[in-house]
Amino acid sequence: MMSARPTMKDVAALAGVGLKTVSRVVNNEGSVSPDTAERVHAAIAKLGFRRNEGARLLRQGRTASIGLVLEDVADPFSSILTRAVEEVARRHDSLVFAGSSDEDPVRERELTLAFCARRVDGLIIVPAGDTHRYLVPEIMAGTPAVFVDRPPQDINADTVLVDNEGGAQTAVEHLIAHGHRRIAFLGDAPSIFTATARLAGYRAALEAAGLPYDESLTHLAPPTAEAIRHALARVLAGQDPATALFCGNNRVTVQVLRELAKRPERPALVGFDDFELADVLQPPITVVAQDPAELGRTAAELLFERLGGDRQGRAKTVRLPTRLIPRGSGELPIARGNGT
Amino acid sequence: MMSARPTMKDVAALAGVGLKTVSRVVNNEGSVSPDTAERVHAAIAKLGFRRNEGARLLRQGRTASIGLVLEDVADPFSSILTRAVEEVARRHDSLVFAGSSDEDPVRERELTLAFCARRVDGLIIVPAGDTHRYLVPEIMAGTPAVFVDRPPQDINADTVLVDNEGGAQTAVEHLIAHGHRRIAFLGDAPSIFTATARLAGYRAALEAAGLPYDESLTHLAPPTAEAIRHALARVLAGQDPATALFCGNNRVTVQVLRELAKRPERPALVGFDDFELADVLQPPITVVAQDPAELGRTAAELLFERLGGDRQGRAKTVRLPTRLIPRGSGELPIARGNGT
DNA sequence: TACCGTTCAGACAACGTTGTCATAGCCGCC
DNA sequence: GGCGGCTATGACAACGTTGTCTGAACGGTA
Repeated sequence: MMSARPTMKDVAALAGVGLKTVSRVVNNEGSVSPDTAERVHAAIAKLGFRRNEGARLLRQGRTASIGLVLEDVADPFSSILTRAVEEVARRHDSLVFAGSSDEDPVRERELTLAFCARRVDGLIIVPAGDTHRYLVPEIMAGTPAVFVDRPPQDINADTVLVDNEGGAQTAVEHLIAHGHRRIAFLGDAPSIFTATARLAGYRAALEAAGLPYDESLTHLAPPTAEAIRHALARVLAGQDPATALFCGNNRVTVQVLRELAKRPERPALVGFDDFELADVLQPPITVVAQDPAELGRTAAELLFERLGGDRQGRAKTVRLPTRLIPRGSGELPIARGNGT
Repeated sequence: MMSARPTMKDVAALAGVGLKTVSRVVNNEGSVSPDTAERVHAAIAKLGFRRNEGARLLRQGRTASIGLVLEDVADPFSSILTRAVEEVARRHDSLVFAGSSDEDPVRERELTLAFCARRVDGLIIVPAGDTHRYLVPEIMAGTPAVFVDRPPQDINADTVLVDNEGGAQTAVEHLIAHGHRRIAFLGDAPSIFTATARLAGYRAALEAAGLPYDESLTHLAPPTAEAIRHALARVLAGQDPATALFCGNNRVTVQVLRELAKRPERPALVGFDDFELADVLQPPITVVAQDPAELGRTAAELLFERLGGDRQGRAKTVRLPTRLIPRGSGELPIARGNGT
């Protein structure tokens, strides 16, 4: 029994009614007599008919789906964000296409345009690229885009950001308040917007406390095990080593903890981004938490607002706050005689 | 400039050619003279034309997309699996619709049927429901499904599982080899396939070692903080407390570690599922690792194999191995005088 | 010149749905 | 009885593509 998928035509034939009547029943349009509707329902059930959304949406000009371009679907930050977007989309009867750019501008562009070719109703993008001019025709054509976590380049669009400077500043101030004067900043690659924004917050905190900015205490690079090992060796060694570390994101923090486990020093540490098990480690890790779910939710709501209402209004930028969660690692005093 | 989206017709008009010629150029069908093609390309570029995949796919009967139903997109297990699926899909020029069932059969069904209504080419499902008969018409209609991590109920379909029994048995044997005789099993809700499969492995290991199965040392329930707290209090107390714990999954392990941090006992511990930072904890956590990426990859490849070839062949079941990673927590000897 | 094959191009139907319009039947009212 | 208005229904075009078919123009060959 290799039955092909039944269409409305098949249903109509079986029920002995016109095609349009089936459509009316399926869409609950009313103005169908009860017993006709009954016959149609029976035929639908018998054939296992399910309306072809593709055809419907072609006719209607919208697809009830949105595209989500992330750095890496598997990353906790991204997956929590995805979940929140999905939630909002569901409330609007939309599905979500998600894809990973891997921080590669070319891939970001490909993915985004693939979504546009599928005529998604809108886009949510965690941008990796250095230009988004390629989106101009799409936006003009009526596919709004909302940027998350990082601002778009070269174009104007709704954006949801985190207060990176403020959060970083809070983190560093916290360390300063616990007596630290030599605080290292270990961040991600400087090409990443949040990395440099957090560096700025770090510097602002130092400056506000009258502490010098020592470039030898900063490290901005992709957080590979090796890069972090070298960076740690550098900032924890020498005449006047760092007594505290500020880690620029999740993945940096994790690598740092991994390396730190192999070393004798126990510097104070504050990380940007919360992560699972931060509370279980010894000592528990103090973090400046952002709320990826809130980021996703806000972005999705902004998008559906655009879709529902004025599509040409001025672009909005929302900046979400961060929250310091003291757990222990950031409250460690200066440890003397730790090093070699 | 509120330009609507250009269609092939617009391109054809601008280039002064027929509609079909544009189609030919876009699809690289050949048999278009070079300078006509040139004119068409120019028109395409000028208008910013992008082919409407929805229309194309309606015509062709396939959608170049697959549906992925997970427990929770935000869970690391799911997100790593998603990523692997995405990777394979990309190689087949497909996009991935992903959605979370939240372990709710109704939601699983809704989501799956929503994907079917979109006429995804195939489905990959981490099932939550207790029956999948609702899928029969869809599969008959030519939408193959592959089940992951748990087998389907009531129907026959390709399935990718992990060797849960074997993995659990290995974990418990490892604890036994380190001298433990009182080993507790803390698992997820018994309605979850993997939970009972792992319980079976736990029992098999006990039996093989000639140890009695003591029901008071097992706990199967959703791993809320409270449930785990109570369970731990129970198995670690009394005359003959557990000296070792076997945790049935990731989330159980994490909750257990969280509770354990508040208690004096330091039982040996092996977890099913690896997780980030397991190596950084004190002591580092011994686990039986499964490979979610491999699960996803295998499932996706199975699906595309079906899509490409014989859609009616016998359902295959693949069972992936697990790997014991000793890190410390599973090698702890029996600790005496720990408890109250 | 007549014929054939090849190359390029367009007209037209089809995919499965929905929007627009027309029509048939019926009721009630002047 | 004629008319307006209502309800239930279906015919038909349209959404934006692609597959099929047909035809025009051209070159080569007998």
